[in-house]
Amino acid sequence: MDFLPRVKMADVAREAGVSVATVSKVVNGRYGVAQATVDRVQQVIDTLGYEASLGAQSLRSHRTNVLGILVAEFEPFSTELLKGASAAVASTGYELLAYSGGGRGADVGWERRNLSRLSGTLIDGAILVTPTVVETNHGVPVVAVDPHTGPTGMPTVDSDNLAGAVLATEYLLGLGHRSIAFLGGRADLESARLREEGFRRAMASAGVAVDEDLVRVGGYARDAARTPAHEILDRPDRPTAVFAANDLSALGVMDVARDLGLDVPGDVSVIGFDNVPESALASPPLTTVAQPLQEMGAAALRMLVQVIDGTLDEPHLRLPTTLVERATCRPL
Amino acid sequence: MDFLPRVKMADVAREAGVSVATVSKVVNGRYGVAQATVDRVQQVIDTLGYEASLGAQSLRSHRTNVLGILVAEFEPFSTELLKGASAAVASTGYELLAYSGGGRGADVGWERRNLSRLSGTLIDGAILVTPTVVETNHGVPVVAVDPHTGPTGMPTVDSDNLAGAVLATEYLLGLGHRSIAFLGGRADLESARLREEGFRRAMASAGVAVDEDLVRVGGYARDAARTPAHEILDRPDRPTAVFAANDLSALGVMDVARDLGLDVPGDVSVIGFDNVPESALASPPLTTVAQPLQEMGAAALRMLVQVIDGTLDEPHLRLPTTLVERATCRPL
DNA sequence: TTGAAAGCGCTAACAG
DNA sequence: CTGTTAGCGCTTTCAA
Repeated sequence: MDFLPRVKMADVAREAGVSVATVSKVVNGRYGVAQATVDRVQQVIDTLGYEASLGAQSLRSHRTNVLGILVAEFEPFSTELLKGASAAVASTGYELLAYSGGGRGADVGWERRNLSRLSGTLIDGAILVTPTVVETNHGVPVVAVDPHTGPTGMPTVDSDNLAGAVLATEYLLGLGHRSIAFLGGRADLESARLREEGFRRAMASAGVAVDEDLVRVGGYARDAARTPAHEILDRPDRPTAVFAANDLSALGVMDVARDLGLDVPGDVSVIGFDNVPESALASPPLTTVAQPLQEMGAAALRMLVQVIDGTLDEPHLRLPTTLVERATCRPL
Repeated sequence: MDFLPRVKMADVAREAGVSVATVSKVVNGRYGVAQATVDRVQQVIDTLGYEASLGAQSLRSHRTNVLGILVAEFEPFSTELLKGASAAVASTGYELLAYSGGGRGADVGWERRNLSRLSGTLIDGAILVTPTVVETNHGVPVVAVDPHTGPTGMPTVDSDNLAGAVLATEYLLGLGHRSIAFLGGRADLESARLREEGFRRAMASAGVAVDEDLVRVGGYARDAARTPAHEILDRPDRPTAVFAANDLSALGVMDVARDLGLDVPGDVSVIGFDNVPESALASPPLTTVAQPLQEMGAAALRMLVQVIDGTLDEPHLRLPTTLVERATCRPL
């Protein structure tokens, strides 16, 4: 199976009987080309179906009209942001390029690697989704969404993790729960830290002591949550509720509960965080704290355009979180 | 706000006291470089944080180890495929680049345009999501997912639209519905055609006549579905059920029903097609026919790798559809 | 109004 | 083992 070679500018030039320089001017709408020539070249472009190579074009011009959104992986969280960014890009005249480093996003610093590969050429700016390392100067306009280390010098958008965690905890408390486990994310993540802090604050406000044995680390991943979930649920003095610091680990908790023959919410209530679409698909549907993910993606895109235009005024945007009641929590 | 210039190969070369050619060899692991030199160059690369420019690299080498997935827009359907492709790419050593032409994907032939921009350079192959035009030779290895014109010369993956539509219709029939409206997609789309055919076949098998006045075109978009939905629902002899040819238009039907003060499923049952996550988030949650979207994305990616390796045996993959009962249909 | 020529950052012969 | 050289496809002075 072999392929037709790509139509390149030289092909158009030859066919139209002009130089590549002239074709380039026509393609880019530069002045100083006779109308007759423009028409003829355009005609050839259309029949041949020529389209400039993004690689070559950007290598030379350093302006591509393409915005990048760099993710570790395309999973529910990042794809929600992508939907929002995609909706917002429509009115800007930019195109969107989403890049994931082959699922090897686990390593710290993946965002710097991918950014280096694309910036300077290819993209005019980038949205970094949950970057692990914060460097203020990446050599290209950048805005970070939900950075692992919290807002810093670079423009960021995130949601109110602290208030959301308080919301979730107070909800459980209001339902009559007192023995509540907290399954956190990684300690080095700002969002994880804030969610745990919110949990502790709400508990303290209610005068309920936190059982440190019921505070575990789940790592934000469905599978990684299994072991700590087991430790929490497989014991005589099992808690009546679990607050998992993100939806994926909440789903992991539900997996373990099922394995243990425990009913959710009959035997144990579970609440998550994020409100990724998958949480609604779980059975029973997961009660959770929603981050407005699509809005966050759209906001990040708008901010990026402002950074590029040099018109960004407010470098940190924090969106509110809300409680979404579904079916995994019950009153005691 | 100004930015540090990108670190380029020449910087590494200067710092390490070698030529760029040597750096290139080190970066690409070519033989014929003294171990001491390799170490020294690598050291400089690490401290400077050098990463090859994808644009420049691919322009020259015509091999990038990057696979493209081209979509009209990042919406629920394409992002589900993206999740599947992302999961499948992890084991291949490739990286994934998703490209959307700035939301202007509405125009016919967007996929050719975007493909031309990326192929030849940048990507080694591409997955085309719901391409509008089918050309067998795109100048680069390609596999199409759910092409608008049905399987052709190029490798494709789709789902069994016909059987799925039969499933949905029989389900409604089994619930006792006889007056069933069909809100189709665009007539020029293969999937839309097959879904309508499935509807008609199932109706015929059951000996129920299709009321042609209740067969409308919804265009697969939530907003576009409103007008035809109105025409279907706002009439004295309103049907008892609506089969919308995709979830988004089913959601549009539900919007209109709500506006009309109609209860779903009390006054009218609704069933969709696709099972995008959004369907579960609707209230009430939408009963629909599921396409295994993530599997389709994963399968497309595996097929693409096979096309590149020249080991593709079966060029058309059709995955099964299944009924997902939720809360928008009730027995009569 | 047009084209020749230089060069973006990189790789791939080929010499040395 | 290392460096020189010649482009990849395009844009951009600058002359003609």
